[in-house]
Amino acid sequence: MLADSEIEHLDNIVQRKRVLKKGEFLFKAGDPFDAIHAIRSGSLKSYTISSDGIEQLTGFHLPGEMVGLNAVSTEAYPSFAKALETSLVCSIPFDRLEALARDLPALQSQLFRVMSGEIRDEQELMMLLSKKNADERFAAFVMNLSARYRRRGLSDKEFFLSMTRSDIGNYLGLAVETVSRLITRLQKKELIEIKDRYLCIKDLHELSALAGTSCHH
Amino acid sequence: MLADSEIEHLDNIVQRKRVLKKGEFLFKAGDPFDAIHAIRSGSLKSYTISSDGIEQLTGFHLPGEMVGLNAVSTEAYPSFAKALETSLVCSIPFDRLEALARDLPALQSQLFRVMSGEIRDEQELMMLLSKKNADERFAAFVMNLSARYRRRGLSDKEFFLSMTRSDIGNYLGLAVETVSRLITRLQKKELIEIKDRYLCIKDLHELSALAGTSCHH
DNA sequence: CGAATGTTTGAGGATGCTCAAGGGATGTGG
DNA sequence: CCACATCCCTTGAGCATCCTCAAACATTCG
Repeated sequence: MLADSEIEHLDNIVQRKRVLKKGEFLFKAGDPFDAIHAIRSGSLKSYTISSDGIEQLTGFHLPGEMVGLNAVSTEAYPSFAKALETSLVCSIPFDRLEALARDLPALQSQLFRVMSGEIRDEQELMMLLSKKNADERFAAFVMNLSARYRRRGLSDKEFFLSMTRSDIGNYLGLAVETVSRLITRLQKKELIEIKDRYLCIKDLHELSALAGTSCHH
Repeated sequence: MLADSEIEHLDNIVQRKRVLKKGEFLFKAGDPFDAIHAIRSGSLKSYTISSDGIEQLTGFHLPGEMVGLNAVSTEAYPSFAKALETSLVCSIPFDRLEALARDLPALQSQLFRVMSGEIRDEQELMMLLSKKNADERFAAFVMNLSARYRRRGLSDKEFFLSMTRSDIGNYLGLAVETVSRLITRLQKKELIEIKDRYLCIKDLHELSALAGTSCHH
């Protein structure tokens, strides 16, 4: 945690708050890397474009989270970041953040921790992708969102899915049709309820069990 | 890159060089996190144990690479690190590294870059797992090792696979049998040649094309 | 209101897993 | 040094999961 005086320093270097409308880019792959970004409200997706021109989703970003940490060692952003809905974003020039981190041990420490945490989260996702079947993946995806909303003090049982079914499928390595069928099935089992894009978790315990690593049968 | 004087500082805080024999642990999940580690020679694997007791591989570590970066924000290591062969490892107490980074801007910067790079590498792996079929995964795996050896000035066309087929399958989300069949097939196509665990890339160009993101047919 | 985009459902098929078995390599204790 | 156990690798046959293709409906937006 940062002290008030430190947060004040941070506020000073926040370049600007920017509003992105749905579909607008925070940055594109190839844009020169200059800043990392904190989501204040709304949500974004990160993706790359493969050599055959297909969108490859790498992550969703919710309020309170950072975008651009994967670009620190590069000249240019390696991915696109696009708003899934109207979103408010704060950008922080990285060179200034780095300089400030030298003077504020707590900030340096915090940055290391945030980056380390991102590494860990991705390892978890990798296991999800390499070990779990479709149902488990989707359950884990929902539980992951739930936990992230809870961490920010928002409801962990009811929230809005700002991404399309197609985005979810792309992210989880599943076909859109499979995602749609999963949702139907989990609703029939009364684990969740989805009306349009509002998701309500009916049985958090059961869903968590499904998401938890389990054997293949 | 660090200046000589900076490297000297670093050398001073390297706790010790440790030799690990095949099968020995560098650390176990749950061990208190105190240091990150640099591989001097040999190789290690990282893995977690899922709730049902199954080993879940998260990465391989080659000479010149760092282990433990995913633990910076935690009290304890979240994974196991086990030597795949006799290996030499340098451990660096993290609190001292952090302190030193405050005084050596280049070191701080380097740490940010290494961590950011790890985030990026994992995103690439995620895409591999969610988008590619078995052949593409294995080709990408071999190309990845090849590039990492090249970066360290070692041969990128011939190297030793210190991990078992089972480890590879676990890592790539494939059954051992599938890995074995893949190897047989790629040898018949004369893209690679494997004698025991010595791998020789016969057609780097073709293998690279196979590894590169391509459509599902 | 039409066009584009997103969602759902069905039918058939391919990829990769499971199960099964055999051979080879490595290591340990007698 | 051999016998035995264990681990690793390979190959085959059958099958399940999830993808592809196809079509219809819903929703959003200009």
